[in-house]
Amino acid sequence: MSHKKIVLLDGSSLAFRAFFSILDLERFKNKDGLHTNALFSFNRMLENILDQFQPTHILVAFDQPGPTFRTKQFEEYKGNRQKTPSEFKEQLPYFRVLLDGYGIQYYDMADYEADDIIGTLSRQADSDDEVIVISGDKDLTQLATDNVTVYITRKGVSELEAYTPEVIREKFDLEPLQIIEMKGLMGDSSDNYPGITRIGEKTALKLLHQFNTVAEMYDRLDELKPSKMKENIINDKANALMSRDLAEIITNVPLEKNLEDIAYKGKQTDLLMDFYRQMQFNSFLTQLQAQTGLEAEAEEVPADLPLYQVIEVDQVQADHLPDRAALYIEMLEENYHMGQVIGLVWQDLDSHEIYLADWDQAIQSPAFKAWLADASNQKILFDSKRDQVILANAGLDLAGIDFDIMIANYLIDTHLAKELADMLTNNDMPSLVKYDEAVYGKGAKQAVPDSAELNDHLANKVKAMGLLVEPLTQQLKDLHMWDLYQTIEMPLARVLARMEIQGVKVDAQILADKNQALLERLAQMEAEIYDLAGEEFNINSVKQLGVILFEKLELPIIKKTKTGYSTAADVLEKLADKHPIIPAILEYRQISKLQGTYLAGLPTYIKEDGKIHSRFVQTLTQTGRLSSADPNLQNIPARIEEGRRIRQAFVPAHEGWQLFGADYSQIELRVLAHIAQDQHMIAAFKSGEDIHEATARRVFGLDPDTVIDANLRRQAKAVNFGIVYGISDYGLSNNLNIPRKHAKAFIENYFEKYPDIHQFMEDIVAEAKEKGYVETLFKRRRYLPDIDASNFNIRSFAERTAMNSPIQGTAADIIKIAMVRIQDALDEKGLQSRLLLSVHDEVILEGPAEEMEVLSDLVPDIMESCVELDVPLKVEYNQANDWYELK
DNA sequence: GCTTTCACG
DNA sequence: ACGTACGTGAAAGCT
Repeated sequence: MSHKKIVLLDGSSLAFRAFFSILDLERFKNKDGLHTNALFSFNRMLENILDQFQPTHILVAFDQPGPTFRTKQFEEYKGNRQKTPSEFKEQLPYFRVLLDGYGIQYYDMADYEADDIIGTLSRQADSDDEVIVISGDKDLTQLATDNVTVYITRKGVSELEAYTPEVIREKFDLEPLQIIEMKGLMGDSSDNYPGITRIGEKTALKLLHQFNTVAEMYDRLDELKPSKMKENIINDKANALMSRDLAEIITNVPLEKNLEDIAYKGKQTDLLMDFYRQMQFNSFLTQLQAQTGLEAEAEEVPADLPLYQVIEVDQVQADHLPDRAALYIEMLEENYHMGQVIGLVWQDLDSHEIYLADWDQAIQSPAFKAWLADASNQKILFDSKRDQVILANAGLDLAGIDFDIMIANYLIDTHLAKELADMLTNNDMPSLVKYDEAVYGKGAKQAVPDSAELNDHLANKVKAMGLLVEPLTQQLKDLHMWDLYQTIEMPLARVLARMEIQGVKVDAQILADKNQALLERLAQMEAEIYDLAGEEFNINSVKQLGVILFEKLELPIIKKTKTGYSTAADVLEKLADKHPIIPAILEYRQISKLQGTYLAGLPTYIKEDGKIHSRFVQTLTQTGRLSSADPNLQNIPARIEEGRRIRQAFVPAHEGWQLFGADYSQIELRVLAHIAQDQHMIAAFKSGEDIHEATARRVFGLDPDTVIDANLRRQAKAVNFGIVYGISDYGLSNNLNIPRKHAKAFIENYFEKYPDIHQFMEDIVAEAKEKGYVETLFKRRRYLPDIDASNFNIRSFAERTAMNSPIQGTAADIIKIAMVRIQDALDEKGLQSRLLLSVHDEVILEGPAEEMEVLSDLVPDIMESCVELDVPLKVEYNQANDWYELK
């Protein structure tokens, strides 16, 4: 027999370590709600191990549940183990599926633990075989010999520490087998067996250096001088001998497997791909696909798929263009305002002919242009907003948008992955599309493949799109979201496309001037801070700043982050009077943020038309809000005057035009009052009084005509906010800077005065637990799989989310409806005015000054009346020459 | 790529 | 005992 390389893994120990090495239970979950963190980490570990050791033989040993010979010997053995988290337990069966995919044998055995299986196999190896034992449990180091190296995981599971006999000699001055004796003396708290009273590692080592083994120690007890320790040794003799036996790994278990049985077969690609798909391990799947090519994929495609015919066209002509098509435009850049089209493809959904066309040629083709713009030609699109923008930038109109795969997929479940490859898997369809990353690569290595591979990939995409329309439609209908999809999100996509294409005019000179001024101020402040610190350092480096503040200047440490000292603003504010450097840093941070993010950041997005074209991302947030990116125009400074002046740079597109802004007042609290049907809050809104003052009166039991001072109002406002966020005493105490008990009393009192709100909060959490999701007034769903988590923090977070999402989400529904109505009204009245921005509870338009009066009548009215609630919706509005002057 | 900080509603 | 207010995106430093 030739030289073998045998890897023996302690599966039970490693799986458990894997679970704790990635504790992001929110993210590591597949579409069935199964947690996957331990499987993911274990998979990564396997990859590393196979790569590092290149085994010829490999086995993963598991503990079997139930009693072992050790528990028979000592009933309490491992008796103190806390309950295994359910999030871990549910993953256990899948380790075997994973190992099947890897072609790795696994084994467990009644009465014995994984260590014993490993111990036995390690002794069956020939002396010229190399045996590698891997575990998270240091007890296994007793197995080390000249040809057995024991590796123990470190730092979660990312590093392996090698224990050879030499290492053990160096570390402890012990032979590997004496590890057993050491355990006998010390016991093991995690396995719950006792050692000798008051003997720890130090004393145990000393005794073993003198006596070698536990048995010998008791034989030669007279060599020990009388002492408390000696008494303990004598009293605990039974424990020591028993524990020594418990710690000893059995090396002659009657196994039904031998070394020949555990030869490594290599990955079973199909099985492993299926497993990755089921677990949604996209990166591993991509890797595997890249390693193995497409062949494995092709076999899986069942025969009942349509018969596709792929046609490459040089000149797009009318007979290439069907009545019903799935159309896809490929671009690698995420920011489609700036990107380069690399492919164009469509499928005739009746004949299943797939057309691949040259983009530059197609956009010149009159037939293609006419077809795109003709609403009677139905188009299935992947991301209709993106397509509209790309086509508009090429001067083409897009009409006849029949279906948007991305929006449908997002509404069905906001967590779902956004690639076609995933969508096929989620809908139990053949995986005929690769991941983009497998085709294009990522980061610096991203590139367009040769045209054969590109065309193949694109053709597969429109095949997938054709297959997905029906199941997605059906699910939207089943989940009662067809209305939301059809009457809110789809029309909104068109509105947003127009806003993005329109863009907002920005005066680059204003930004440049302010930038210059702030750069000069920053330089001055920098010098001042160096002076106060007594040395120069990088103020932007949290690490360096931490050293200056908390080590050199010895300021009190209020909060730590997982990497060091926290220097966040709320921490620094508490230190403000301790040292003059603190206010200086706070100011520096503020100015530096304005300068870096806005004054330096924004101009890079101004296009040749003098405008910024942000992207409003419609399929991202968990609540239904929009987000804004490249750049984010939803976080332009507003709260602090100096920052707010940056808005002066945002101006109307034309001379003689103005901006028009309209925002909902207290929309989230109004939504809450309506959903919770709280009569007190509804009455307050109906009366038109200031809601925070009304809250203060009610909560503090004051007369209706009492004047509420600013501080009282501020507290009531904070509580109102807290209610909307899914309140906790901890959060409120932090926000108001008051003791937690105080905050708790506050909340209890609030709930007493607003019992319907309290009832709603309890009901919505109960509903989330029962159904697994919450929904908005318009049936938008958010699944909350963590609502039953065993971890307090994770569960609490899900509970607060259950309270907040229907509120935030309904408010988002309402403004979306309003936007669609506003756009319709503008079109209908033939106004030149147009929507530019939407910032959660406000919209901004621009138009000729003459139209401002029309807008003042039209826009607030639409916003207030587009949805009928049991509380009035109130809108404030304004017109001005720049965004700063607006409201 | 991850972490921290900070801008917005 | 646990230790977070809800929802986002961008910049900068660090590894």
